[in-house]
Amino acid sequence: MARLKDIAQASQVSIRTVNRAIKGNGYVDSAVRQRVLHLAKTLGYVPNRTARSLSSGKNMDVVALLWGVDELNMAKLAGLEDPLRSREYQLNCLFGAPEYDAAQERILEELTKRRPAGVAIFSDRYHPERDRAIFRSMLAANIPYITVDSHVEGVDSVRIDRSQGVCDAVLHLAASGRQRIAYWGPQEDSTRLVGYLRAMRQLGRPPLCLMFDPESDMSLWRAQGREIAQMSPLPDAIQAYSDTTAFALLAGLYAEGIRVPQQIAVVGFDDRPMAALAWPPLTTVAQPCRAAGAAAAEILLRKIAGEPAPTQGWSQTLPTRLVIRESA
Amino acid sequence: MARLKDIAQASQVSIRTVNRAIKGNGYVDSAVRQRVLHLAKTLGYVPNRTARSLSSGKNMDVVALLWGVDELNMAKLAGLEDPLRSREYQLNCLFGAPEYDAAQERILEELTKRRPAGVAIFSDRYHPERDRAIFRSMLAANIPYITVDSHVEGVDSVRIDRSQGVCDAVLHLAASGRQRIAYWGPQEDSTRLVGYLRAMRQLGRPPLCLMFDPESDMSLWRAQGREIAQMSPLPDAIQAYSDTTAFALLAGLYAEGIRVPQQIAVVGFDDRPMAALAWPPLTTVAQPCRAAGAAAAEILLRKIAGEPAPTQGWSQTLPTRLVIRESA
DNA sequence: TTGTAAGCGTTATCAC
DNA sequence: GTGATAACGCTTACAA
Repeated sequence: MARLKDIAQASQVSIRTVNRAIKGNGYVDSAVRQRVLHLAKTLGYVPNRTARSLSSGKNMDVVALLWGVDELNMAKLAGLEDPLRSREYQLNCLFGAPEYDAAQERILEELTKRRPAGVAIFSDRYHPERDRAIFRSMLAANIPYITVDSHVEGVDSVRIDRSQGVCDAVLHLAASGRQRIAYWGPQEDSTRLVGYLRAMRQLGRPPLCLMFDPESDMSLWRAQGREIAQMSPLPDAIQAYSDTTAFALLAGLYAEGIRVPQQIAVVGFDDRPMAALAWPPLTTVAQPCRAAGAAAAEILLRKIAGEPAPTQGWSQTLPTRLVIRESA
Repeated sequence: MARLKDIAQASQVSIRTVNRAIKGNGYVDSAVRQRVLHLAKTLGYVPNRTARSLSSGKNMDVVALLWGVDELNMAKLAGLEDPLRSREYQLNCLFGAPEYDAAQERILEELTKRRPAGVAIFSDRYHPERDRAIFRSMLAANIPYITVDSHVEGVDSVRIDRSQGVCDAVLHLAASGRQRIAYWGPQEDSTRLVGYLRAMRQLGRPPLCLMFDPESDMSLWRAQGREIAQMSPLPDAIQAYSDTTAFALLAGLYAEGIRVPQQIAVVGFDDRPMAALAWPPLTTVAQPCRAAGAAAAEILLRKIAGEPAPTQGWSQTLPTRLVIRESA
């Protein structure tokens, strides 16, 4: 717990000189610098972050705003943390209460209390209005922010190119000889559907879209999987919305005795760890979670540093990766 | 950004009085208090955490030390955050690099830099030596700590009663009429095995333990699932080590044409979200993740407050919950 | 190249 | 009940 003062006394120079030597700011005689640095090390000097922040007026905390308790978010969070830490920032987490509709107020109150250098918002596509309200408040409060994977218009975000990912997967299905390739997802999310439609257009085939209610849950998904199994003619490939829904689909298909991939190929989306353990191992489109987190951190750091926005804006879009296993 | 000073000027009293009125510490004339509090509100006063920390000498940060990027850890993290936030603590995350063997040094360096009020360690049963080294350092540095779900001896931890969870599940299998109930897991982790053995003893039946190498991965698990499918006589129920391994087991069984639960019942462990989407939906033992996180936070807060350890020690053990679906 | 001294916004010790 | 005033450990004009 040695302080600058202690080193100053021990090395017979002023605090200011010790500070310069340690921060590497101004001019310091090299002999003096040596001595000071050596003493700092032997005395075990560790700068006091709190004092630094108070004095410099800079808070070195970045808040990550999270709703979903999800392994993908966890990977993004880990990706975010690394660049922040290496620039001396701390990442602190704030979990929104999903059941609490007025989360916006509580979150904003918490953010004004913390006065972070920046905020990374882990978006949740099921609550665009809430997200928009939070972005507005960030802008109003002039807090640098970045969102991870938000598709709300006009918001700075690290996006994942879901359209391209699905397009690639569908083209892979076609290349494997699949003829009747269907898309199965919720109606309101369009990014993946767009990729599917693009691929089908490219292939010169008519799209076959099977949609479900966004409010539906796993038991309904499975039931719909059974319905799909009874379609005639049967699709011979299905691009599912996510690994989760793909699992439900597989279950529904098995319940009807359909064999995957012999009768129907199935492709998921996300590449959750469990995807490799499905039966058959699920071919899926992998999200670059860690990379997305890291990219978000880099952008946020530049916004914090006050850099002007690039001409194309702060947002970035990252590519996905098709992971071919056995289901397609 | 109003400061104590601003309120003092506006309300014609000293800073000290404003401070007393706001913190509710000493005696303040109630009329004065009213006036001060009102002004604080209208001026939008928000206490400066940094200044508070520097002056009081108390850092209000708690570090969560994480290795695994896992949804269970994420849920535990969320559980941890809530009680901390409501007591004005901030939760900041530090991810250990799994590939970096000397993580211990880097982590310790980072912790001395941050000087947190306490540390919550998210254990990783695959690296007991590393964990032990970190615990030792926490003790040496006198940083209050709690581990979430560590089974290292002599370490304060919020534990999850895996033995009891597995025991319950096995008794459920027996109650459902299963005769030849096997346990399938890695050799080195004993907590679940202990529960299985206890249940079998209680049932007066000979145990049937199928073990695998802890270093084995999913493809080997699936292969072993196929071997199990060829056993004669076939077990009619298997308690798997985890949901993950249970998925691989299901895949292996299917590959050999075994029907679940008709021929073999399968029980998992963890109740990951995907468990409900397995085919058939996986009966499993649910870990109380959020509760474990919350309990860890409460213990940590008491250690930070300097409370003496309870006679039974700080560690707590939380019960699991059997989630019955269709696989058993 | 080095030193002095005034902050940063709180808390906390005394006197009054 | 209240008010000066000195910390807390660092940064940063401004001098020297």
